[in-house]
Amino acid sequence: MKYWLFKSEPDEFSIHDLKARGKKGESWDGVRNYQARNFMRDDMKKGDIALFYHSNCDETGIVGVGEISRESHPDHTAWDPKDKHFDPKTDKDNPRWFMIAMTHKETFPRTVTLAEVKADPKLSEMRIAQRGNRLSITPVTKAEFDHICKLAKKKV
DNA sequence: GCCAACGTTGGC
DNA sequence: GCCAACGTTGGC
Repeated sequence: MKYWLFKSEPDEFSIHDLKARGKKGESWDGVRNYQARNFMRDDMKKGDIALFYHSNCDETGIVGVGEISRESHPDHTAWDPKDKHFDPKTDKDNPRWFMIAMTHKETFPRTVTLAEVKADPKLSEMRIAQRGNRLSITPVTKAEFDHICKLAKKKV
């Protein structure tokens, strides 16, 4: 089992929205970055764990945990001319973009902020702690995952 | 709202 | 294949 971190802008889709989806979960469509796609298509398995990160908001940081509930399959929004993420260069015989689905597992009692992640030697290797990183899906180690869960439950 | 960093595009 | 220009991300 692997661990991942997914960024999402809470104005678009938050951990609370994920929880509201219940067992149906949410399709992670619209990813149009090759590195992020490769992680989903090649490395992600059902049952993998996802840290949920809120970006572009008042309190940026890790807010909870999800689980990969469906392995990668073609992202149909790439073929929909009306969709925001339409890609005219991909065709149905040779899908270019893929998505997974995730379900909600847990909302942390508090946010583990980006500032904390950057300041913690155990977490400072994480991609999100590095300057200029824009990748929306990144791998996380078990040690990092465990440490973040511990921090999330610690009173500050 | 600003702007640094990054990925992608396209001219050559 | 190089690289400048452009668009986007995302912290601050």
